[in-house]
Amino acid sequence: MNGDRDRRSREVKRETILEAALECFAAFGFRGTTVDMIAGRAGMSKPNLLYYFGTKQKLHAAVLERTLAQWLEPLSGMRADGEPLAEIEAYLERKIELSRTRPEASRLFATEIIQGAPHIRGVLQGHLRELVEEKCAVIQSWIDAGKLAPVEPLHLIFAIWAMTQHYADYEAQVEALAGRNLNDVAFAQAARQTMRILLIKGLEPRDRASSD
Amino acid sequence: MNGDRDRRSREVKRETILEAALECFAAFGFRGTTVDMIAGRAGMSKPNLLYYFGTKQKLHAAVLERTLAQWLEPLSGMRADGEPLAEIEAYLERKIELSRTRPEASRLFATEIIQGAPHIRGVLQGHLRELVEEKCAVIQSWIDAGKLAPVEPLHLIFAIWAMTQHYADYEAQVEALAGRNLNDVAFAQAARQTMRILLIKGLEPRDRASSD
Amino acid sequence: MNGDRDRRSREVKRETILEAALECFAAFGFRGTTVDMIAGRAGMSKPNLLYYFGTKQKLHAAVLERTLAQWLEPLSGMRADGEPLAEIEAYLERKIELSRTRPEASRLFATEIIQGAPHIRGVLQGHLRELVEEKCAVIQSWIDAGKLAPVEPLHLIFAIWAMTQHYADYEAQVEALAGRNLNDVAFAQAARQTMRILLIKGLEPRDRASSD
Amino acid sequence: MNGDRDRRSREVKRETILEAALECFAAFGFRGTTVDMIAGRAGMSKPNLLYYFGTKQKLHAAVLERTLAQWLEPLSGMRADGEPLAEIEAYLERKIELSRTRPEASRLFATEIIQGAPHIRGVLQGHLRELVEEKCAVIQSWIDAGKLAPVEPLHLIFAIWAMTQHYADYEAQVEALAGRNLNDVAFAQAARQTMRILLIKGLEPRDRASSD
DNA sequence: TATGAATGAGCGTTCATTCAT
DNA sequence: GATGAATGAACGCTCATTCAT
Repeated sequence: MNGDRDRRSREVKRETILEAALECFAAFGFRGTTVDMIAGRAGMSKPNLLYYFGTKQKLHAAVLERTLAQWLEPLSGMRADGEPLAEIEAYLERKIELSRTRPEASRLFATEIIQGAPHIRGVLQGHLRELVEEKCAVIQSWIDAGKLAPVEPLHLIFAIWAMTQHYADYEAQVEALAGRNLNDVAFAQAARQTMRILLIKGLEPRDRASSD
Repeated sequence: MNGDRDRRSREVKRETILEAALECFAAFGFRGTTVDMIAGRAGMSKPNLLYYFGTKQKLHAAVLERTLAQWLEPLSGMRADGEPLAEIEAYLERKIELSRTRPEASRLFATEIIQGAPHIRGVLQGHLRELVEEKCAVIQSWIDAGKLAPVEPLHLIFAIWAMTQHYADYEAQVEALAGRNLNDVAFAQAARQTMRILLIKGLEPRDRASSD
Repeated sequence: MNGDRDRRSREVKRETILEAALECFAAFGFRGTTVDMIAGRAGMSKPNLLYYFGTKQKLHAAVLERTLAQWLEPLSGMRADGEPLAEIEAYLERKIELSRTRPEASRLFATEIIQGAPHIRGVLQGHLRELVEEKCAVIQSWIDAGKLAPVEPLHLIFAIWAMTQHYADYEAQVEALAGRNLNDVAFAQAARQTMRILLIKGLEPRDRASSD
Repeated sequence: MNGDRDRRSREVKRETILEAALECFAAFGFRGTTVDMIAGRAGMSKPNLLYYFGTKQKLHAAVLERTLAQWLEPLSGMRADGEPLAEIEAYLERKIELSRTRPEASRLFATEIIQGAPHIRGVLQGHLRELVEEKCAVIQSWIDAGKLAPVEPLHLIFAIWAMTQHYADYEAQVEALAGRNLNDVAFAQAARQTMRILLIKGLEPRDRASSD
């Protein structure tokens, strides 16, 4: 019983730290973040935090790893047997939603990749690459079947990533230029609608437009 | 003559420093960059570098200011009296080209904005906002004239920024996934082509499609 | 119990630092003193010292504040209802004693004031000035009552300060010229005797001299 | 002719530097003064200044040496064959005048001596000590002749130094407390008068007072 | 002589990490 | 587990001094 409580308390504490660390690393990068900053946000002392994760490096690695799963999920969900445009639209929706609810996750990877991806190169060249290649094949099959305009699948994925993550990564600029918050419903709706038009209309196969 | 040589040498040195600083600030942000790092890259000692720019802050400001002009140029060039889709395509080309030739410029602002834009908030809310509002009005007039699909101009601009800057900001990821360099001609051509389809096809007005 | 020991140890350490800092600031002033110097004298590392006082500035302020009380005490003790010459003599004694036992305190303020009093200007124009004005009024009342020679009270105070503090501030010179240490009893006695003659005999009212 | 002009110009420049250096060293001490500070005040570049004096240390030594002569002059002028009280009063006047016209000289030595006189220990134990011993003998002879109250000559000299130099060394405090500038004529007059009363009245031999 | 340019040493301060309790 | 205390290694910056011209 006691062991259970201890184990659970330990896990809760680790979660608290990871969440605080994510916010800091996403906002200030690895070097720009101090352990004190995270400890303060997590409501504990610096040595205590390090007791749980050993070093700042290891904490950073843990944050990256933990966030990675959330990160890959939307793409994993794209099904080969679905209706192409509907699948893409659904993927777009999932990415938009993730950018809205977990912008720090997006910023965390943005920061990491801008710096040359020193900590996740392996993932990029391994797991992610496999996943992306798999989905590119799916998209290519859709194109070959005449159900999508003939774009390069990899660049299509990049475009979806770029447009959706932009609202998370460039949040400060978006809000400065729009004069509103990303959670403003009308604003978010306009963003979603614009992305949908570009993607769905842009991807419609020519003959389908005339055949409709 | 001598004075000339001195002045030129001074200017060359300042350029060297600014270029080295751009690369560092782009990758690691203000806090993550050390003066030593820049000095090493520029091939000089730390105090010597500070002899030219006074403080790290001032150097950072100089880099931002210098890069800002390049940064705004492509959008500034969009003409209200041009043919809408051609103007947008030309703008897209300029952005793509800039991302390829000056990816650090893109990353510099990416890093800065991800961190909350602490040093350029003024620019975002001032000069940039005015420019963007002006161009949004232009795009809106095109839409109102039935020459573009009814998207929200601001979000259209975001989409163009996002897609083009993605290749600069996420270069490490793009290369890891594509297995090629951004300067690979075929690769760049496929990227350009995909963006063009999404944008141009996505923006074509419905009636035009039928009237063609 | 443990908390008590900790608290005491912390206080002891702060005292050690303050004492070391007093000696350094007294000799070299704020700019002339390095944190390393103080840390070395206090037997600890530079960051550890700053752990207790935050910054050099704050440490300096703490030293000044702590010393100020000792500094003002002798003058504060001069009573309006006492016998004038006896009060002045007693004040003289207190100042002499302080100069002998806490010469660094005197030197601390000497250094600070010589440099233009940048850190204690407020005290000089506030608390100290009030105290001095109050005591000047007392002395003036004694003069008006014919109990002291008609000197300017403010300058009388300056004279007492000057003569007594001289032995602390110019200690190196005094010892070089006298060939003895300030704690040499006969030497200190001669100093005291000379100051007493100048002050007490110099301040005796004329009529009292003739009435004797 | 040209050589003459050069030599003179060189001398003028050295004087300019020495004067600027005196002001700085007096105000901020050796460590608190920067070569840039002096160069700026002297209207020349840092390397040029060092061309004339080699190092900051040597410049400091030169300033001390140059100022020493002015410094000893007043005491040197006290004549054994004069009327005792008149000689002392004249000495007092010379010291007062010097403190008023060259307060930096006083502060320069004050700073040096407070720090333990590291640069002028030799002078204190040599030339100055001889001079002081000579004058102490003169004062003692006056006392032995019954022409002065029986004070200790060395301490009398200290008292005179202390009172007069106080107005130079503690100028910032004096002005803060008096609310006036040292050059205010009435204020200077009151200072002088108070010092005269303490010294002259304090030193008058007892029997003289009754014989008057 | 005179000065821009350059630098090693050092300064006050921060920070990730370790130690002791 | 948890935390005050401690520190070596850096960091941004200053400064006396030197170099090149």
